[in-house]
Amino acid sequence: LRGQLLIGQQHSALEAWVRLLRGHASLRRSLSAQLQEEHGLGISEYEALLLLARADGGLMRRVDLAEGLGLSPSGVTRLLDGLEAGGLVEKGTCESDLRVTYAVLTDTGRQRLERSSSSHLAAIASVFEERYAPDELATLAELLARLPGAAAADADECGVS
Amino acid sequence: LRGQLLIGQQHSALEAWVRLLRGHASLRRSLSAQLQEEHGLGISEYEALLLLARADGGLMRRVDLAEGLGLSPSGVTRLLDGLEAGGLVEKGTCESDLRVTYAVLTDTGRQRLERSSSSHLAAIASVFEERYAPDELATLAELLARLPGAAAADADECGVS
DNA sequence: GAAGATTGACTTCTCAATCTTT
DNA sequence: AAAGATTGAGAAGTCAATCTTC
Repeated sequence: LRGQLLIGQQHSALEAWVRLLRGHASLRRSLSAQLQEEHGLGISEYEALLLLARADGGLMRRVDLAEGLGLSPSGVTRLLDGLEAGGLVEKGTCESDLRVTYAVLTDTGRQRLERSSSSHLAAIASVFEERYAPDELATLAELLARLPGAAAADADECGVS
Repeated sequence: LRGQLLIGQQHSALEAWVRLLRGHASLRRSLSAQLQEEHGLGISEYEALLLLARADGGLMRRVDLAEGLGLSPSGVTRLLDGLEAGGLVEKGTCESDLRVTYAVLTDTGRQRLERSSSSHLAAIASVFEERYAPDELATLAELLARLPGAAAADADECGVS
């Protein structure tokens, strides 16, 4: 069976995929535990605060946040439920289109992001810099950017409209 | 804030991490949907069947399966609950150590794996070969192997004991 | 006591369906 | 009808606690 399953080109694609799966799970678990313990935030919560802080005016439409985070619309609703309960994000309405609800970063949310960032970014940097030389890290980042969905986070040209 | 958060080395590590997160989520969603629709299996179910098929005698201790899959012990129990209910895996006991329960691949399970493999592996190969030249794919696989937990899946030297 | 396995309670997400507004 | 947002139901996994066997 081993011979049947691992043939030619499919082998390295499967290998890459399995390693992506395992690496993601392992990294997410440890980074999540640390972020949760030290700052009471989940990975997606941190990423959401980060996107909002980078966004013009500290606010985004929920649908754009979903795209940026790689979550479904309902996933964003539930994520923001928690952040709103914690006072880190508020709802905002759009005057020109009543269907739209904005997620607005509060001052508390911005402070929480800033307080969390140094240790969280250090943890991320530590994991990667322990394992990769600077040029290897750049190569990895470039290769990962070609995966579906991976480039969306960089698309800063998406305005608030 | 943008300037404060994206400085120096932390930038590329964060970039790689976010792309890993998004790429994983996107890939997992699409591959999972296809595998589920065509063969009624989840990603982890497929991986478990694959590990069992590769293992000597088609059986593994649950704790080794957890290690190989990158899941917690309870995650493996719940995963195998489903596979046992479907008749793809059976429980086996270890005579020399009654604490141990084996997961044993059934004939049905092996057939299901073989039937699923061609289309699933083709889907994986398609995703990666669309985006990477062969040498790039090899580079990506090598780099991903350095992530924590990512190399465990290759450790075939872990015997059944 | 430690190792292997399981269970209960929970988190985080998804999909399908729904509601409102355009 | 399509877009944005939300809700109910459920999938998949975690951790902490427990049970049995070593």
